Amino acid sequence: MDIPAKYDPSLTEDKWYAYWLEHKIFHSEPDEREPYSIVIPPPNVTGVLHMGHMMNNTIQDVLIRRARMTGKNACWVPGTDHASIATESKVVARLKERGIEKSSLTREQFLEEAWKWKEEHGGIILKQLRKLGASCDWDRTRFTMEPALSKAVINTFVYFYKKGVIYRGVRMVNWDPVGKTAVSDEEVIHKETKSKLYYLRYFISEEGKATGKYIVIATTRPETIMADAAVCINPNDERYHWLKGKKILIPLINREIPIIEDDYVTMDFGTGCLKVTPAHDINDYEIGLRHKLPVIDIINDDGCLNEKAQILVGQERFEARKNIVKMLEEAGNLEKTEDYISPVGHSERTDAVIEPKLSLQWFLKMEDLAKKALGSVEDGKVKLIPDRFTNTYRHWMETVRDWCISRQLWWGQQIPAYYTPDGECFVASTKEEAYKEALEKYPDLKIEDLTQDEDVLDTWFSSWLWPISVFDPEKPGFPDRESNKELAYYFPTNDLITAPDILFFWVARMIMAADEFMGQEPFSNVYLTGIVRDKLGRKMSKTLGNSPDPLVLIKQYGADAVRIGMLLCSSAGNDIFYDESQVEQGRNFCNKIWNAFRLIKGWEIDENAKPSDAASKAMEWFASLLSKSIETIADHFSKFRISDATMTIYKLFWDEFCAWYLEAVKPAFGQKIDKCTYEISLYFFDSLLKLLHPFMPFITEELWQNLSERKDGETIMLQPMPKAGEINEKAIADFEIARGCVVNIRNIRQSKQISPKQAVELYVKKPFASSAAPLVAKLANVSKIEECTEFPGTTGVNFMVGTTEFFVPVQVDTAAERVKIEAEIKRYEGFLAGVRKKLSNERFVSSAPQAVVDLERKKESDATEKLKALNELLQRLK
RNA sequence: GGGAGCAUAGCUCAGUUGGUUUAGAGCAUCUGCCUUACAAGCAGAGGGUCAUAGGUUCGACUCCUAUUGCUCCCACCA
Repeated sequence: MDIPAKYDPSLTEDKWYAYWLEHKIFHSEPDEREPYSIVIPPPNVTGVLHMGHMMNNTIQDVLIRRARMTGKNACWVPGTDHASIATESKVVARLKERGIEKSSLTREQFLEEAWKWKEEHGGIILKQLRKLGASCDWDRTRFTMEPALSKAVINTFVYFYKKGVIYRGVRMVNWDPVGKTAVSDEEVIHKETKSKLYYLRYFISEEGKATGKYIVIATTRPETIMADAAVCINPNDERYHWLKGKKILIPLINREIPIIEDDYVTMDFGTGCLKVTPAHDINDYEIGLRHKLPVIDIINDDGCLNEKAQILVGQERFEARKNIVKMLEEAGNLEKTEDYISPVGHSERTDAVIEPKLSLQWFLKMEDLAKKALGSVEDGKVKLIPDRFTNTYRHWMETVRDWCISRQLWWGQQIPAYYTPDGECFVASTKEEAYKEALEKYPDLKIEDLTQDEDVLDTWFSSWLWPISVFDPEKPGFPDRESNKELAYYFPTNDLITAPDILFFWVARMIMAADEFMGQEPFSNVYLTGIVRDKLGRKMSKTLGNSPDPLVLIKQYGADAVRIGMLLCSSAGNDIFYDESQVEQGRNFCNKIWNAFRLIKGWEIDENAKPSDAASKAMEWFASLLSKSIETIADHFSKFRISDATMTIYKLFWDEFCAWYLEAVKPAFGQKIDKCTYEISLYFFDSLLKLLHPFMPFITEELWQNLSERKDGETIMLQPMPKAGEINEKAIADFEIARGCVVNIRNIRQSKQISPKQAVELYVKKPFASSAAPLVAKLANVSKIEECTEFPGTTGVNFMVGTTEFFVPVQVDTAAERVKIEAEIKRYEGFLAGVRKKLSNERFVSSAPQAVVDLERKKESDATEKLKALNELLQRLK
């Protein structure tokens, strides 16, 4: 045999992936079989593979490969997301490196640059997925900004607009001054930030002149005082009653503003006086609306102060804050400062401090959509796994606000709203259609007079159509099951595997879109993976530099090892603490499989020999254990307990198949193996490979191909998953007894001492006389075993190794044993009383399901028997 | 501030409507072994008052109450 003792993934992985591609194994199209489809959560087109993707896509691949092997028509749609903000900011940064400002380019020039970037970097992440072994149907690769999908987005916008749920309005939005765009509420992350609370003196005005009297107002944002529109007090605050009707001067610029009263102000925070700055604070804006205050916007899109501020014009907001504090201090307006920790909103994409800003944006009304989407989850039509996310989901759906869908960017689907010169808006899928509509009202209008809205749509406004649009390039935005076979067959998809942080951004909205356009849920199960963290519990991120490069890992350990490493430690919804030792474990497992194969392949066959007793016993046992494990694995999968399923097969292969089965059947050194045992062993190995395949596709293909002669194009990927056969519980129980014995004998041989506990076990199990004896002899490497007939204390265990006879005297502390047994008897008596009480309860017997009652009956009889046995044992000890 | 969840071995987690296990697994640790498939291995071993305090029960890791600590979500008091 010249198979190396170490498995080398670099010799197999690329080879088999190319083989699968060549034979179009991933390809899917509708047929008579039951469909099983997954759409990939499209990664950012400019992204690179990180550990989160690895996790996520490994699970998807496991599910899709398993589905393929259980006879389903498996379809995994890959693709990428155009990711407006993320991509645009990358392109802007790259231009800047070349000394080009975005503002110096036209929209067309910029988009050209962006597409160039996309062509260069767009495919990287998908290529990386192949390294992982992802069995996506690459022919179906989609991009959220490709023509058909963009068209779907535009049509969807027009659809909702005509329906009256899209509107345009001036609202306070979350402004990202770095990305220079509005972001949705969900894209704002609040972080506890150290800041200062500045106590400022505002002097009372009389006919526009400052008097000596002043009030003190606390603020964290002194740079916005120039935008103040009023000072607000609580109407019930007696301290400030004297202020009513008075006017106040804004420090430094001495503009006069009124005192107003509003319940919003809490009396015991700060000084009880609140400066109202409608343009720069969401709450102030609402107070402003109630009191009809003017809105003075002093901050530009880039976060710098403008002329309306009168002072510090052109300065960036944080710089302005520093400077104005100095000025206030010099002017005698600063009373004191206090350290203060407050939550400050940051942009998810650029990490810039969010500026609340008034602007004209497009919104989608969410109320009705959210209600239905909540229903889908509450009715169980969409199951969240783990289901504790249902609570958070509900909460979000009940408090959802209208969705700001416009973004002040260029990379994305431009909003199909067209304006006439006097500002009237026509919404239609194309400029021509909008023009046609506009002509009815403005017969003299020329098409050149129409200008399209500058903004693009939020990326999520395209990804919420993903599970529909990927199957429907024909009638984008107006899906039609009747005419579209693909959509009719693969939609709705089965499972969605994604991270919980986009449950609302994406998952909820996909449910809404699918309900609206398909009248159906887009998937039945949403498996939420955890966030991959490092050993210290930090989220893996590029900026922290704590994320290993998955491709380097794959190169070092092999894709199968990385997959196993991830799967073993990932239970749904729990964060994953990544540690390289997990991948090492995966690699070691690969090697174990490899060496088991080496052993089996190395056997020489004796055509005439019959299986030994030990081998027969082992085969009987393993056949049952295999069936049992197949059932267990199926059960784990049905509950999305992927890591349990992984562990089940891991232990089955390593702890049972290698450690016990192979040891039991393996011929002595230099001996041949009988044909029957050989073939059955081969069959077991083949079954195990198939069970392992979804988890570790490459090594299983390699070994399966080498297990017997295969034709070109054959692959383990398309083999039927082994089905559970009959389970012989007695064979399993017998083997367990033998195993217990072997362990005991090994212990005796190692220590020449036996503990009372072990002696009792040996005695009670009485295995040596049973049919398991040959097995025990084989596995314990013992040639003769004698039953120990007397209770320990007087005798010992007798066995032979080779020709040497061993006798191990056993001493048992009978008094201690008695105490133990008595305690156990007491426990059983209590237990039995409880069970009997339950069974005598009429209500329990009549209302509980039959299976539960039967279980109780079984418990009763089992316990009765056990009690009897224990009592007998106690008698013998006396 | 409101809501949800978690707390089990050094680490990561199981524990299936309270019982048949003296609370399990994997990894890590320790002790022996280079035994002809595998040292990326084999054979063993140690390690937990199941966060704390009460309660219900014949019996609680499991149910109830309170406390402590952590996580997440929502809201944001200037």
